[in-house]
Amino acid sequence: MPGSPLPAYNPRDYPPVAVTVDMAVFTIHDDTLRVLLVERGEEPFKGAWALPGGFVRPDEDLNAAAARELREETGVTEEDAYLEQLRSYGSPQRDPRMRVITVAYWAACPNLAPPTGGGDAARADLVPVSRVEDLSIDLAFDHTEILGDALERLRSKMEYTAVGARFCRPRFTISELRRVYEAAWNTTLDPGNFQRNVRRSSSFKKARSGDPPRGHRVGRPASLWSIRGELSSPGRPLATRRGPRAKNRG
Amino acid sequence: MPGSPLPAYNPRDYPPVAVTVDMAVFTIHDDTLRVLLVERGEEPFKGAWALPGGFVRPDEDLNAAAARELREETGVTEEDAYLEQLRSYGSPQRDPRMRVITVAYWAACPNLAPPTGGGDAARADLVPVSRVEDLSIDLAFDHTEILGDALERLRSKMEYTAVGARFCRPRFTISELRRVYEAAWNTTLDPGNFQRNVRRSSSFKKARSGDPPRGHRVGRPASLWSIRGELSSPGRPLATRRGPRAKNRG
DNA sequence: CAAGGTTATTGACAGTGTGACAATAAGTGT
DNA sequence: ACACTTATTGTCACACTGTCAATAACCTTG
Repeated sequence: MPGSPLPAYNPRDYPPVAVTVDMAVFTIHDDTLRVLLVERGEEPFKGAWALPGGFVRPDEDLNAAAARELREETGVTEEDAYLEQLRSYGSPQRDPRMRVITVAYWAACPNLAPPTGGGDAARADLVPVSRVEDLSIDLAFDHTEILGDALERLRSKMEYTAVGARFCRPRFTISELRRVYEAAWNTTLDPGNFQRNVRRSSSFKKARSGDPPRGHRVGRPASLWSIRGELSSPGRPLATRRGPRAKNRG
Repeated sequence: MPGSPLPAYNPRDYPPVAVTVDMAVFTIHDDTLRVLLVERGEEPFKGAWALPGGFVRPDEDLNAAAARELREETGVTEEDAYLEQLRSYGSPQRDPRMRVITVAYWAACPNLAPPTGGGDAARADLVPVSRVEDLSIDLAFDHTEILGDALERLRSKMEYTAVGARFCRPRFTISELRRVYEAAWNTTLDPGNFQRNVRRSSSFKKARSGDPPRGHRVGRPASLWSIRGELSSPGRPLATRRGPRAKNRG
């Protein structure tokens, strides 16, 4: 670092601006891709659904702020979820109170439990993303746009990385993983082909043994798999994107 | 908009933070992928190379700030270049003077002219990205990381969109486009295959006529092409990524 | 003008990946 | 043992890719 004196900025020289993080926390529940939304308790947009978020603290890294928000809102730690910055939104009018620039993040959480609506202050819920995509629900601020971008990134990333597995527990069956992909695009995938793609991908490895998958106890037991190393590209897509509702095959 | 009074934020309640945009402006010059860098004129990092950038103005959209910086630094307007937000960087120590959160953008410019080192205040230059990638040049602040991320995004986007054509003039030959891709990965592509991929892609269309390409006047004249519509995915990659320096084929 | 050189464009072909779908395996419940 | 369900493995036609050859169209030179 050079030794000359630093010409310190005078913060008063620059207009006040607040920096926040907003989170699109995704999970699969009831075979449906859902996002965590909170109900706003005050103006503006009082009563409307919004992405959870909060201010970035003075000495806090952006990623740390996002991880903290994730933990505060869901109890999920950074290790248990996949967390990635999306991009920033800073339209001058996006918050009527003052200039707020928000850094959006998205997260993939394994089977998040629906928030118990119990006597808590803020109401929160896991809402199917389709309800926002078809505009049945209108989010506060520019959060509809943010969520749309987050969904686009999530789906794109699911195509060419193993991130879909972060919706599952550490050990998962190929069918569980397939159901994640089916939920993400609301479609149906061929079990045989999906199996082949996972087996050929270098991003997954068969687990030594492990607990048998619980739940359905019908049909041939499936073997367990896990992610190999970090989320690198599996070479070719696990599943090519398909049209919306092709759940019916001849 | 709800009618209740807004609980106005008190800017003094939140720590001072500055928001800037930093730009990775790419272009192809001498068949080499280059990035525009400026020499810092003051501390910190005085004398070091840095990405051009500046403060976001009070009532300025982030994209507008990036477009303004691009214009100020290169004279190129938003229409002539491809401009996209990358992500934000906000480590608390990234600028020793105060908390600065920067929103990084990257741009693809058609044959940008090398800045004339003439008596201008700040020195600027089009530096081959390889010089930064191989760490021959160390950038100020966290700009090496930003540029690395921008390069990753640029190359990734070039694989599955027609963004590479934004390095060319509006009408271009397939060879010109191929040379862009060859420069981006410092590799060699088979002309026949590349031709086939472009012709099959729905992202390009043959131009009616147009000026014959200037420059080399040797060999069979090439037909001119242009981008069809916006930059959507061309279906399959124009060129799959290859190893660094495979320029020699038996 | 014909020959030779250079780039553009089109074809031919083998190898590989993909989607559709059939067949087999290995459990559960009756 | 039989019926049913899910997992896993195979088959096969077809599309896509990379390699490499052939042709086209222009420029320069003798």
